[in-house]
Amino acid sequence: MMSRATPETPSNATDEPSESGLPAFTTFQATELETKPSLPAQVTAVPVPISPSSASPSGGSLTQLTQLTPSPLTPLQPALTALPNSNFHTLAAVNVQTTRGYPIVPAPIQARDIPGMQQQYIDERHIQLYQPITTTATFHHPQPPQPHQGIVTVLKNEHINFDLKNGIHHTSFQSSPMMNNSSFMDTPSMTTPKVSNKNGINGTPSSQVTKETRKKERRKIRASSLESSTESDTSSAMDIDGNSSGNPGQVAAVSSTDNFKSPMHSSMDNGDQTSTGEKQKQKKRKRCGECIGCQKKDNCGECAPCRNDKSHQICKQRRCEKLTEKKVSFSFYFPFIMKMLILNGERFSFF
DNA sequence: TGTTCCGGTGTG
DNA sequence: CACACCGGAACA
Ligand SMILES: [Zn+2]
Ligand SMILES: [Zn+2]
Repeated sequence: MMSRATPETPSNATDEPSESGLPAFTTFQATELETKPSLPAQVTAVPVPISPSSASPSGGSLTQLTQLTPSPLTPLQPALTALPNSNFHTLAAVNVQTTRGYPIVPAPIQARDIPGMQQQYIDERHIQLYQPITTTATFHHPQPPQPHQGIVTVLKNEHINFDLKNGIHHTSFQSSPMMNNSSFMDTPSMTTPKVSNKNGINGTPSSQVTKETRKKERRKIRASSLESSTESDTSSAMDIDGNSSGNPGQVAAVSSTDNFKSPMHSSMDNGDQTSTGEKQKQKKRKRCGECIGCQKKDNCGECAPCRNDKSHQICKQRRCEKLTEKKVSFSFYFPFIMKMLILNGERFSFF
């Protein structure tokens, strides 16, 4: 039982991220973005993906929020990399009010989930994408001629795709059934079996077996469908090369936040770190490396996961707090966005 | 190959 | 609804 639990991890698993990761944070926190002529939106974009208002120069207030990370990203624009730290919530709130023009995204959420979200944001630093997507421009100045244009300003289509996709898809089966958008999941196969199972048949072992089998099959099916739909999926920016793991197996406790590069960049301007063919899309979040759980090096040996050697779960005590947070993604904002759109419906002709 | 993230499911 | 658990899959 403990064989697996063995704390060997200490060395690599829970390496101190402080060294590699912390500095970066500190650095950018201090940094303040001032209104960028060309990319004002970006700054704001991070915390509030949808704020078109970013354009509003009025905001001395928002400015503070934005922090940039010049690290790996192309030095092109400092503004490009804005990291939402714990601070950003403030900004969000301020923003909305100040920018009264487009109170796009409600800040409340952010404030709460800041920790968890920060990853998300970073991960989905479509930031760049967001802006364009946001069609901020569109909001301000309706450009009837080419609706498409406004939206597609994005650097990469892919990204946009996922974003939307994710949002919708998550929304659809996770939280709100608001729209009937998702067609991909509706396969009858899954719905039907579920019901039947519950209802009944519980008795003969054979039936049970069958049941399980079906279960598994269902899962598989679902998984496959998800995959296909997700395919390009997260364009998380986490970077892998940074982790220093000595132990095979255990996941290095490196925060995704530490060194991330925008996926776009990697694919666009450089091919160095990863071979061209290989994308560094990450499907799994990484441990933050800073929380209590991450800093524990040994398995407690008493929790369920520790006891159950079949378990694929990490020791409860070592569980990263950040990972505990639900992934927040575009989907989260989707409803809000929709609302906004509706509210501002007049301006959107494409709807 | 081991570790464990993560989505789905089961249960109270 | 929240939590516990299972097990597939990502990642090293
Ligand atoms: Zn444990
Ligand atoms: Zn952690």
